Amino acid sequence: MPSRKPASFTKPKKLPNHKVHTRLAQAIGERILSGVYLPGSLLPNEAEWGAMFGASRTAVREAIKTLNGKGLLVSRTKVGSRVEPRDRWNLLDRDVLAWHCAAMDRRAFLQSAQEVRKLLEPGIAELAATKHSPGQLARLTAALEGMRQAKTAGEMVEPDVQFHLALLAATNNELLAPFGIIIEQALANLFDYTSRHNPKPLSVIPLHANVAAAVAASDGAKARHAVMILLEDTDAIIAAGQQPGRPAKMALKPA
Amino acid sequence: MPSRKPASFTKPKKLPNHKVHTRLAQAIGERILSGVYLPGSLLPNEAEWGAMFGASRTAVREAIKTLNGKGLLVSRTKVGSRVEPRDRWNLLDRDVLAWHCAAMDRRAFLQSAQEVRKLLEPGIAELAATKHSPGQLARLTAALEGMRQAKTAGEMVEPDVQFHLALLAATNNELLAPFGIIIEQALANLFDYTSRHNPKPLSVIPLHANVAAAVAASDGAKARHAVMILLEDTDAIIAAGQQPGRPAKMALKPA
DNA sequence: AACGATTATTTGTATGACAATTGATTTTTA
DNA sequence: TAAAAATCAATTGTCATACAAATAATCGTT
Repeated sequence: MPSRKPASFTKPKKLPNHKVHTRLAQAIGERILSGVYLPGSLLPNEAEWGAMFGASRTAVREAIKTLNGKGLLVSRTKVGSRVEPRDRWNLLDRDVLAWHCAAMDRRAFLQSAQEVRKLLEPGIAELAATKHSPGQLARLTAALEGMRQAKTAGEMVEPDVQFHLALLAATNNELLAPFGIIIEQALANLFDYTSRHNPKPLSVIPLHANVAAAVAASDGAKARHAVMILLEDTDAIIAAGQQPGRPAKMALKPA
Repeated sequence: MPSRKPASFTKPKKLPNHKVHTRLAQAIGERILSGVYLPGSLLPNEAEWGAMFGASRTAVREAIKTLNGKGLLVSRTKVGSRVEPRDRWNLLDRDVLAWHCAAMDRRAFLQSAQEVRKLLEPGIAELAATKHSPGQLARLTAALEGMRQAKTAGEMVEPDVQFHLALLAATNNELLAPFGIIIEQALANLFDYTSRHNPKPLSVIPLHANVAAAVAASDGAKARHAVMILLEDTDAIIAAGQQPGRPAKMALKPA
């Protein structure tokens, strides 16, 4: 019997993901997203993963089933587990997107994400303005209030995310919900980006307030426009981070 | 030996429903999507599922890990597996969306899907027009040719889907890729809808051709406009199906 | 009533055995 | 020789069992 040695991969003792199969799924998923195993290639077989990480085949199989569920892999008898083509990956899965962010350039991600946001969010705001139910305004205004009370830029991220998710929910179109995590990741990454230079961007609060007001007034066109301004502001923040020489003090144009 | 068919033909490639854990995942997933187990509620424990389906606990666990990966469930020791809130479900996962479609009214799905398409596709067409690489036009024109050569409405679905996926790919923004399955499902359902009344809608071919031409010419505004017309046409088809009294012969406006 | 120890229940992990599938190889046969 | 059939081998798929770990529920003591 081969002496089992302790797992050599990162053990996040803090995070509650102490379960072996979860750590395995994470480790394998990161390898796939970072390109260690390219689409179309075969992964090591279950026994090999087990030996690599000092885990039983049972745990390995459960990890693989998880990744299976995320569209990263397909397993076939006798042949093994093969990495699926990228367009079958569930990129909008929380874990997959997180692994993806970790493996790709942050700026590139932010730019892709902004591109998607600019496609979607103006239309979302318009839908929200015309289709929201009365109760859904509360969440919007609560988020806005949360942003106002934030004392640091870090504290503002959470209510900011909530604001945009509330907008999404107010469309009453559940097919839109999956795009929420792009917003979450984009804002979280954006905070990482800006917080080094820009302690607390007060300018975004009135911009959000404009959106909320337009939605509350059920004015679709105005809501769309207000969101577009908001996104342009975000673009400016990203662009400012682009040149590290500059102090990144752009876009202080309170409404 | 019982008479075995030679089967020298292309064998019908039966897909995985013979694996126990896959069937289990499907069965449980359908129950969740159809509301048998509501978000927040507890599922039967692993032993009970096993008894219900005559499967081992191992297989049940693998099925649950699959659903876990799709965001439908979280499992905790001693408490069991709990259904996640809907906004954490990976609705853009192929399986989840399929289960969802099966459990919801088709018209409602089509309308939600069209709403999303109208948000995204005009912008996608514009991006495709401005950002495509030369090689990506080939896929677009190939799909268009496939539509032309289709002899029935059924044969047209596949190239139609390919056309829109090619557009998506031409944006060179991988965060948009997950959206593709909404197109797939929407067009497949739409075909089911229209094929009963409308044998072959020739009208859509020139509309698609307009889009392809605008993209090839790198004319973003024109591409956006052409797609909007295409989507309005689709809307009309759906609306026509809405009144079963009418013969559904709308929208025959060849360009 | 508060609090700590105990218990019971459920998921998590490990192990070993065997079945099923199928790519690769070898043998048979036309 | 070439095609078809039989065989082999590697890998995932399934099962049964045992035990570990976590924790909700219970009980007992103060």
